[in-house]
Order: sequence, then structure tokens, then C-alpha cells
Amino acid sequence: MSSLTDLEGVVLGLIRRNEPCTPYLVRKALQASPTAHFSDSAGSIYPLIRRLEKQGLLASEEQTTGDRRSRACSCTKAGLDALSAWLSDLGEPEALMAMDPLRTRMAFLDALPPGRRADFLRDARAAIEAQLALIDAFEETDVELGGKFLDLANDNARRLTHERMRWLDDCRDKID
Amino acid sequence: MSSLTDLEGVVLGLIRRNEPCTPYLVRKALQASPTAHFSDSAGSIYPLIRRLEKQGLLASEEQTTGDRRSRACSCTKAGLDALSAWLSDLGEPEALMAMDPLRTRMAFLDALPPGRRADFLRDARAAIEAQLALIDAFEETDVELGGKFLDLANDNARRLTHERMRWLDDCRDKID
DNA sequence: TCCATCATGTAAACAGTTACATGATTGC
DNA sequence: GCAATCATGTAACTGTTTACATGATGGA
Repeated sequence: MSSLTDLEGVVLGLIRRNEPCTPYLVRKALQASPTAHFSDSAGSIYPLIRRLEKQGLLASEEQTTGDRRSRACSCTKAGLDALSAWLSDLGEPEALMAMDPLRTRMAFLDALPPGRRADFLRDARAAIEAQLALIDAFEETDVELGGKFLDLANDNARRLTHERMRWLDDCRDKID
Repeated sequence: MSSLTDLEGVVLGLIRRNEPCTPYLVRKALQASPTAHFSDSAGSIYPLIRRLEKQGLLASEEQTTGDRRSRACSCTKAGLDALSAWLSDLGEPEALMAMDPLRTRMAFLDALPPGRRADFLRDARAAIEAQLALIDAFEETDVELGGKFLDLANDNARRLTHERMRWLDDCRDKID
């Protein structure tokens, strides 16, 4: 049995945390998180959950409240094992490298006419400030919903974002 | 005409920098970079370059050295415009958020039995140390091949990786 | 009544990965 | 002669995105 992708790990983890949990709630959680780089669309979540169920990592039960149907999913023993394996077997360090779309663009800034490079730095800084606001806003709604480990993850997001801001400011000094 | 994806932007940028440039060289550059999170496989690069060519962003010329054929690609005016647009129109701040696979996992560390959480922290730290080594090694080979902006991008990689290490060490203190 | 949200999904198109396939050249 | 690397690509599969589709509920 092959190892989970990051999206599968996140979905399994969310379901385990909020058991019993509907696919809809998983989707809402992904939409609410500012740091979830992957899709929160119906077309990715529903098929993914079916897939996990077919592999026996998830069990689901039909529910009807009034006339509205929904599915309550929970993590099986095999699912918890898969989740543990995803957390434990980290694989190649390259695959765990942090990725930054602003860094990716910075490497090719020479393609921009010199006069427009300062604009890039300004827009990038505005984007990072917006990101900090999103992270702070999420942290407020998030109180005691996620627990200690979600707090540590949020801390990572805030720290990396701050470091990127300092980096951008250094770039500004070095470029002109 | 729709905007470039990050991989398309990187490929166009690499070709523009090394003009005239073969698809093979693009692939080698992606393989050499420790921070290129996307694929360097033939199956992604060759079709992508064909796609860019069909859109008129790239021009290519058949070459034969002895009995060996290759294609020399160069960036067209439209290609340079697309590259500039990719660098200038940053879009939603959420899409520019940095992503960290270790942060993603940290958020779900509660799924791991308490006794195995310290192992995760140890392995994660080893991975980050390996990443730092890769970044430093790349920087040495890279001298004057990429220029000022590639140096700034490398600086981002080193800084973020250092910050993640500090974060992980803080996590260790807060968890036990 | 109407709109937002709850709640589920499917279909088509596109992107990316893995594996395979071909053939030339260089160095041991 | 053989292996590694140069250099190109294709085919099958998997995953993701976008857009569409359905119907219930709650509040203005």
C-alpha cells in the first residue's frame, strides 16, 4: 500500500479530528485555512474521500436530518495507521523543502524592465502584508478548535511570512 | 490569453536567460535546483515547451551537431510579454502564500502516539539540515551562472530554511 | 418570494508522473 | 565493448480544476 499524498493526509487528519465529519465540513475547513495551498473544490474533495473509503482508510454512514442527506465519515484503524505513516516516514528532504512563489518569481526578475522591478517589490510586500492579516484573522476564529499542534502550525506560517518580509526589504536595498 | 502557471513562467524565464536553449538544458536546470518543487521529468517539460511554442511564446529551430539532433528554443516578444505579466500581475495573496510540508504535518501531529512525536521532530530537523546542505551546494555551483536575482532567490531559500529550523526547535520545547 | 448557504455530487478538460522507447556520443 | 550521459519524445494513468447540476433549509 502506497503512502498518502499531502492532501490525503490533511483530509484524513481533519476527519479524525472532527469525527464524525462530513465531506462538506472538510471542504469548509480547507477553505477557511489561509495556508492550505491545495484545492478546496468539490471536484477534488468528494472523489478523494471516496478513494480513501475504497481503500478502507475511512468509514462513512448515511445520515438524514429532516429531508437533507449527508455522510458522516470517520477514520478507521487502517486510516489512523496510514496517517501515522504519513507523519513518520518523511522521505526525501527535497520533497519537504518549503516553496515560495515570490522566491520563484524573484529568480527571474531580470526579465522585467529595470523601471518595473520596484513595482514588483511593492506589490509583493502588499501581498505579504495581506497574508499576515489572513493568518492573524484565522488564528482568532481558530481558538481551541484545533488545539496545540494547529497553533504550532500557525506559528510557522506567521514566522515564515515575517521572514519573507524581511527578505523582501533586503532585496529592495540590494536592487536599486 | 490566460496567464502563465509558475512552471511555465520558470521554463520561459530559464530559456530567456540561456538563449538559445534546448529543452534538455531546461530539464537539467530544474533538476539541479534544490528549490524547484515541480517535476523535472521529460513527460512534463517536453509537452510544456511544445505548448508554449504553439501559443507563440517560444520559437524553436532544429539543430544537428554531427548526427545528433536537438532543438534550440528562444523567447519571442510575446513570450517576454507573458513573462513580464507573470512577474507583474501577482493575483490573490493567498496564491502567493509560502507552503511548508513540515507545517502541514505539524498541524496533525496529535494523530501520532505521544511517544513518537519526538521522533518526528528529530527526523524533521535532519531533513532541514539536509536541505541547508543542498542549498549551500547549489549556491557554489551556481556562481555567476544566474546573476544577482538568482542569488536573491537563494537567499530566500536559506533564510526560510533557517527560520523553519528555529521554529522546529521551539516546537520541541513546547511539546514535551 | 428570493437569496445565501447547506450538502451532495458528476463530466470534461488539463496538468503532471511514471515508465517506456529510441538513438548518438564520450570516456573507460 | 559497455556504461553513462546527451537528447528527444510518447503513452497510460492519476489527480486537479472548472463548471455544471440537484435539491433542502433558513432568514430577510
